[in-house]
Amino acid sequence: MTKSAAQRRREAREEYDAFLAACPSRQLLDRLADKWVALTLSALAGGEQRYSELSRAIAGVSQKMLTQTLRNLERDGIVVRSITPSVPVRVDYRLTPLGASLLPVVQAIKDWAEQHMDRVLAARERFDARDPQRAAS
Amino acid sequence: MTKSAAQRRREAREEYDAFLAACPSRQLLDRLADKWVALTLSALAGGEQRYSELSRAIAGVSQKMLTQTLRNLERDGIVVRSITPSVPVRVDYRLTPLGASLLPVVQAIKDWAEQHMDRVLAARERFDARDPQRAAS
DNA sequence: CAGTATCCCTCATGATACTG
DNA sequence: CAGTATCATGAGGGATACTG
Repeated sequence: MTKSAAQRRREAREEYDAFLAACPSRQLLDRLADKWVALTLSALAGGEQRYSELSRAIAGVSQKMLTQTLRNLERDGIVVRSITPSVPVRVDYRLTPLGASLLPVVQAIKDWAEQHMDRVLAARERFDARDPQRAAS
Repeated sequence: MTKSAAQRRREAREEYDAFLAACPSRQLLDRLADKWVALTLSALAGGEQRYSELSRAIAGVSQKMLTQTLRNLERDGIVVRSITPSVPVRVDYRLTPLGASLLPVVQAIKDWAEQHMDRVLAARERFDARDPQRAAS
């Protein structure tokens, strides 16, 4: 008898715990909770994209960070890289099913930031006015 | 005539765009897409927690990072700090309504990492076996 | 207890230059 | 076009010591 998806999920939830410093999921959390990951996956939401398209969509990302981010995501099974050996070469990236399951999660952070920016800015002003000393970055 | 919440949200979605390097939401995304933010808010999911309770719950966090994270979250209106002037002093943190709306979003990343750790580890092994050269961190 | 203040150093990131 | 390689910088983050 095979285990249900819900069963496996429950077990995994017990097996890994990001609250523990040494748990592998802590490192994975650190990799996924990243600005470039959120933007890269969001850019891939519409479907396959070329390297240059991603580079343009994600304003301000350096070649190094984009490549590094994509390489890590590829290694973790979240995106797939496909090469068309034309001249010049063409490289496309797309989400795997695993990546598709992660997309809504990281996109939600990006969306939350965009949608609540005003309230956060207002909160910062109140904080800085009330307590100028503790106001940091 | 006042605008509906949905209207305001739609406008905000157009007003801020984290794909743009100079947009304030890009910086906010950078602050929120953070390991310590995800763990701190997750720890506050159960309700008000003392500083020392948070410190214990989030294994491996330094005083500096915990304090810094809490201060930024407080400034952004995501958590509230309340002091009980006893001896010794007691400080509690809890989510604001704004923070409560962010909680599921960041908790989802932590949960995803815990629940898909096995698949990610398997993907890494496949990648490293297939292509040892490109295998990085 | 709940921080603040320093020192210090690694590593993440950006800029630049080069290549199949 | 889609990277790789190298260098340089500075901010992130840990360790330690001190305080109301």
